[in-house]
Amino acid sequence: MPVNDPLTTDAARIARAISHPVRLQILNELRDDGAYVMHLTSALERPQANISQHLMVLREAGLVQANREGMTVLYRVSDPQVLTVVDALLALAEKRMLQRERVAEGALEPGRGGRRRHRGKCRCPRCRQQ
Amino acid sequence: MPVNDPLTTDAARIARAISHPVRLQILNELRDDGAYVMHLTSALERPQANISQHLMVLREAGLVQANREGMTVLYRVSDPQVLTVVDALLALAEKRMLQRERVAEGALEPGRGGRRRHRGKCRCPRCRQQ
DNA sequence: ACAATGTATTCAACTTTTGGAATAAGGATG
DNA sequence: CATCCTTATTCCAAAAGTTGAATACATTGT
Repeated sequence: MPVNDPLTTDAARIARAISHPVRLQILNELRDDGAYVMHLTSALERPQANISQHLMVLREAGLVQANREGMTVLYRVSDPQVLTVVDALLALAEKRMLQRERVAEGALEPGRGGRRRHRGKCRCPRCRQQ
Repeated sequence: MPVNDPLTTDAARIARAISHPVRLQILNELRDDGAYVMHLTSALERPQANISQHLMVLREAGLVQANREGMTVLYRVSDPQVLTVVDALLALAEKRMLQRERVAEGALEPGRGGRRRHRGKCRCPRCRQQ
């Protein structure tokens, strides 16, 4: 398996695309049914241009897929297995965090998981209809 | 879940550390029993300094752990769950590759997996003893 | 102590990524 | 079509990542 093995190269490309907090959050918000750009900007509280830039990175890596619906655009994860990667990452991060906490103090409140999604007021087609 | 959620931030940090072909290969070589630096340089066919640099990145991200054994150093993955992430990435990459191949031509030889390790001649303590 | 071997670090040049600002583009509505 | 709303793109400067070369450091053997 040479260093420039296409499989490894692509796997690294995928990891690179995921390797930013905003993009990780985006993928997390997309689970189940996808989300509208508008929703992402309000959920992650980032300027729209920035969200769009990150979406472009995810698109170019083939991790998400855009679907125009009139004026808005619905983004979905292109393959559920992408979320498997995300979950593996979050699980490892959570484990590490608990380990670090155990060192710093004694027993903590059990992990409240890091996989939940934003549910706030937002004017996207979904949140809008109450 | 704010964008600077510590969990997400760490998960992104992990992904970033993994997101380079050489580092992905290194982690893959480390599975099961770890590997000596020397072995990695010969398995990946990269200059020693470069391997060492990548190992530093992995170390700083807490993904691997170094153990000096006399003159040589044995690196191990710090947590088996790291390999879960690697495997999820390779699995997704393999799936994507097959999909692309199916589009380009018709049915191909079934995937010969991308998870095997290098077993060549190398003067590291392990390979040395035949 | 010196040489040899294996690993780590530093440095400098180069490429890539990131994010704000401004603006373009696509589509709905009056 | 003028305008609004939503999303995409471009430009650019700052920051981060990558690599070879040279060098330092650690350990073993003579």
